[in-house]
Amino acid sequence: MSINKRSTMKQVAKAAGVSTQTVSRVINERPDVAPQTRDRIRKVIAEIGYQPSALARSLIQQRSYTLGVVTAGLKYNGPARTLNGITSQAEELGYAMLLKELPRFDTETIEPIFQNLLSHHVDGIVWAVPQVGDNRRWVTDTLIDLPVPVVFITMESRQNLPIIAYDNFLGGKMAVEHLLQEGYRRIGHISGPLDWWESRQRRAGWEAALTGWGIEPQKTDCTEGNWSSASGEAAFRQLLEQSPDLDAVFVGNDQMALSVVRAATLSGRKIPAQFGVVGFDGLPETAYYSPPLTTIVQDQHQLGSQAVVEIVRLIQNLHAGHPSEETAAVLLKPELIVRESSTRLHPGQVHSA
Amino acid sequence: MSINKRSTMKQVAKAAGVSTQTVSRVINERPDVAPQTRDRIRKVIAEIGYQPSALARSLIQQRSYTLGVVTAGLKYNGPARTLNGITSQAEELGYAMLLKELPRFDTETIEPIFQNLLSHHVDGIVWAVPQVGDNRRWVTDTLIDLPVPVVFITMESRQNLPIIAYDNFLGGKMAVEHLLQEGYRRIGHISGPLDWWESRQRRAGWEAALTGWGIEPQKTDCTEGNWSSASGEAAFRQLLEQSPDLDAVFVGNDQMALSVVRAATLSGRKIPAQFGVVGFDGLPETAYYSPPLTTIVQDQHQLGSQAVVEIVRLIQNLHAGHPSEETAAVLLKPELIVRESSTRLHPGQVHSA
DNA sequence: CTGAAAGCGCTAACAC
DNA sequence: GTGTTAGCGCTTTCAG
Repeated sequence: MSINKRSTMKQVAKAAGVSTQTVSRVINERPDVAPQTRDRIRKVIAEIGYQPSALARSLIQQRSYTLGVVTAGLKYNGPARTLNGITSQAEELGYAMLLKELPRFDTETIEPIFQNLLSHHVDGIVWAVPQVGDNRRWVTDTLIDLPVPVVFITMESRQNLPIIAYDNFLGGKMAVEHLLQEGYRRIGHISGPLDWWESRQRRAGWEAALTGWGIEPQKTDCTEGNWSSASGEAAFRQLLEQSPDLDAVFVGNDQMALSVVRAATLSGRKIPAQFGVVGFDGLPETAYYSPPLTTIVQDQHQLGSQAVVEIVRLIQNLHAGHPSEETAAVLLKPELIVRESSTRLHPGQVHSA
Repeated sequence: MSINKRSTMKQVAKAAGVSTQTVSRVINERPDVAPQTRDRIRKVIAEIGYQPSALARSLIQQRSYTLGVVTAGLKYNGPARTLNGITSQAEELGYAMLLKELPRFDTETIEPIFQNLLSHHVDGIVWAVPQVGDNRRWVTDTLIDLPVPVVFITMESRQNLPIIAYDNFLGGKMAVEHLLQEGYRRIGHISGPLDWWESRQRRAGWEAALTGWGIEPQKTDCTEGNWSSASGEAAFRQLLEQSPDLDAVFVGNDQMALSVVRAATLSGRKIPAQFGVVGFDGLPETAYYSPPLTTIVQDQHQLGSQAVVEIVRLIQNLHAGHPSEETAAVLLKPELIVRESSTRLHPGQVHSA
């Protein structure tokens, strides 16, 4: 069977000697068609390889079964995994996906993006762009009366807005408390770029953990990277200059943590005996660093698939005429994976990847 | 200005006191509209925030300015970068993107995928799924008379099929020749899964380089991984068992190479003095391994953007009624980045990332 | 310069 | 059970 030329319902109807309406009924599995008519039509459909036009259908039904998905930074691991979760869940639930990638994280003029997606009659939008700088300012203004629901991934929770995010504050706190339990006391932090909400949350977790143990977080114990390995090394150098007597560091992501481990080792510090390192993200490779890296895992795939489940729920509610109930933010809990880079006291407790 | 409800051309026409055709002319920038009529209509459009329906347009014009994109394995670095290149180039050229991700690399029943994309009236398809197992068998059968052009990323070249791929054979050859030049002589190989075309090509490059230097490649000098760090370690262990006296290894990708470097170091081998390692892919982190990893770089972003340029060219040719000329495969050349993990003789030659 | 009619491919609402 | 009519939102063709 070849796909050759796109054929129309009219052609099927003619070949089967019925009206298009009857073909439509067969396509939509309506019961009110005579069995033998149905069979005849089915045969014709199979023969000429007919496939109904999703476009025409969307137009008449005012429903496209298509999701608009907006992402940014696909070259980074996190956003890519999230998109992975989105695609598989969308597939699962029978939705097509119109994808738009923002060229920059801090794009603020997002109205054309919405317009574009809406012009394709998407039923709902998944906003999978991390909160950076002021790129959420529009939410309150523009978003209120969009004709379709929107679900946000990874942003600060707001009154009555559907949001799915990991609890970065908790993650940071867990990382630092673990280091404290392992006996490290002068614990620094290398943050991601501080215009990122996630970076600020992780840093706040670092501060909270220290404070909780009666240690005052020092300004000079924290420097800022830009997520890349290269920036991690630079930030570490700067950190050591400002605070040479640190005995551990909680690093904002695994990529930076990797270069920190290397730089610390090269500087003569023994890890974990003299110096502890904890990362953030849970990249699979972290199990194969020298030494293997303790890290905070967030399942970004899950983040994406949950967002799709949620948006589809909202779409269906809307379509069923339900009043849009209050929607609360969902905060997922990250997980601590303990490996060699931080286990000064309890090497026996090391978990495998 | 709010987006509120989707408004129609009819509403604009009514508000401006003209017919819908005139509004249509303004939208499409036709010259034959009186300037003052045009201004009036423009004002109304801006006021009510009207946006033409891409759907209705696609239907009547028989052209959607939408690309179908099929990918697989977004959780891996390579496919994600390629998609990144695709999205940015599609955006650039004014095309929307309908994304489908295959759940498995070796999906063979791809007809529903095509049908689905075609039902959305995509103008062309970018097939960004690596060639694995027999997942190209359908090409000759089904593909001949598709109603839209298709461009393939990363597959074996075929008569008259538009394909964009990196020259993996050349890459493998370059890696091994570099090791030979550095004085290593017993060079093993850890391949990716051998049902992947890319893996086989890289391995063939390894064989060709050795043969070219008058060395007979041994069967026991090659083991197989599955791209993951974990599998790299296992494959390396097995390799050493079979051939304990290897003095270097060319590893099929960087993820596996990372764990090989670690395992080799742990086994007491000094890198690069006693043992050389070269990877494949050019992950940015490789510059921060201990020691930094020599690798073969392929720009996967470029791969994606080139594919889009090509598919758009084909679409435009088709639409302009040009006969579809012969299309040849494009083989991009990978690049060798020399770092410490392989420079036994020429440490001075080390390039930075 | 502008509008009226027809129709892209399909389905909802009503006939018969 | 099945066909007819109308119309989703737009553009093309042809009058005027």
